[in-house]
Amino acid sequence: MTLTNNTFIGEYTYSLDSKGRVNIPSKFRQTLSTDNQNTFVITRGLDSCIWVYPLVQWKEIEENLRKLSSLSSIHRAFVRNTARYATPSTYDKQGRINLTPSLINFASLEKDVLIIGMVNKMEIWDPVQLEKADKKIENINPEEYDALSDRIIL
Amino acid sequence: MTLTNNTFIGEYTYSLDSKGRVNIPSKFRQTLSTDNQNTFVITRGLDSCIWVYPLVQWKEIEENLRKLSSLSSIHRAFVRNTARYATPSTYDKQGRINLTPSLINFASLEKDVLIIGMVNKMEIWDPVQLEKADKKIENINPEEYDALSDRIIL
DNA sequence: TAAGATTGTGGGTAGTTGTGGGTAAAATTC
DNA sequence: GAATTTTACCCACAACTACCCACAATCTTA
Repeated sequence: MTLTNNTFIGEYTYSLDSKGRVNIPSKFRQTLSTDNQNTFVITRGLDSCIWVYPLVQWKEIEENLRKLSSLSSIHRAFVRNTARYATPSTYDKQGRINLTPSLINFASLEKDVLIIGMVNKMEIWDPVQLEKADKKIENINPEEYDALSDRIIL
Repeated sequence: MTLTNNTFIGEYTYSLDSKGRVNIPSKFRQTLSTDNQNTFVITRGLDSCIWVYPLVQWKEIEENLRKLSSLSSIHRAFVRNTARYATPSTYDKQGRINLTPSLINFASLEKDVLIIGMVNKMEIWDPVQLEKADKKIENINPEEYDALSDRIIL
């Protein structure tokens, strides 16, 4: 049995080099379907991390953005804020993608980075930032968490 | 599946030169289909920025305008305001288009400009104007914005 | 355990990209 | 129709990027 395509789970440690490159875990690359053309789309996450979508996944988002009319100012703002920070990035022969200085800065990345599989996308974190985010969640009212249990069976 | 043609995402900084020229990001030029004949149509945006459509995309808009009846005064006004400020602009060997003084003035462009991919078109902004626009959106009732997030899964 | 394959990281180089300015053709003005 | 301004096209160069190769560390397999 093979795993579903374009699906990412697990956590990996990598290093960001002086040129702004990070390795994509080889396991993640292997799960990619060929129609991704070795390309991801990287963008700002809603937490202080970088979101990395396989191209195919991103295109779905794009299609939905296309349907929004620019006559509505809310729609314009939404498209702008979603598209603005996104960049396509093809990985090289060694399996690395380029991060932009702007995104590196946004996620406060230093040398060591964590790559986390988020099923349909991955996240790139600075270890310190992730720990902070984890702590915040601990303080959350557990009711919200419980609400999820209705929707997901573990 | 290949990369979608005539699709623009990301944010880039360029400079407007003394002759009123701005570079179009090379990534954007590469995504253009040949039937655009290296030509864009530039016009006033609904925010204080310049909208830049690939020729093919603009033609679609024209087709839609054609369908609006001139019996309705709203329609007449809409067609007039849309057509009025539009100018075709072909980029040179270095990938630059000419902006008209009128549009430069409308968008309050100085030396540094931001080019933002808006999926089906791009926007050219003065950094200060964009920041103002961003602030306005923050103050908006977030309900409408959230409603969009439900329709588009990131 | 040893040999081979795969994976992660560093760096060099050729080609591309962004920006300024020059010149000749075209348009405009007087 | 000549003079002046404007526009389109070309060249040059510095900065940057994509691509390639190298090698060490790790994992796989016989």
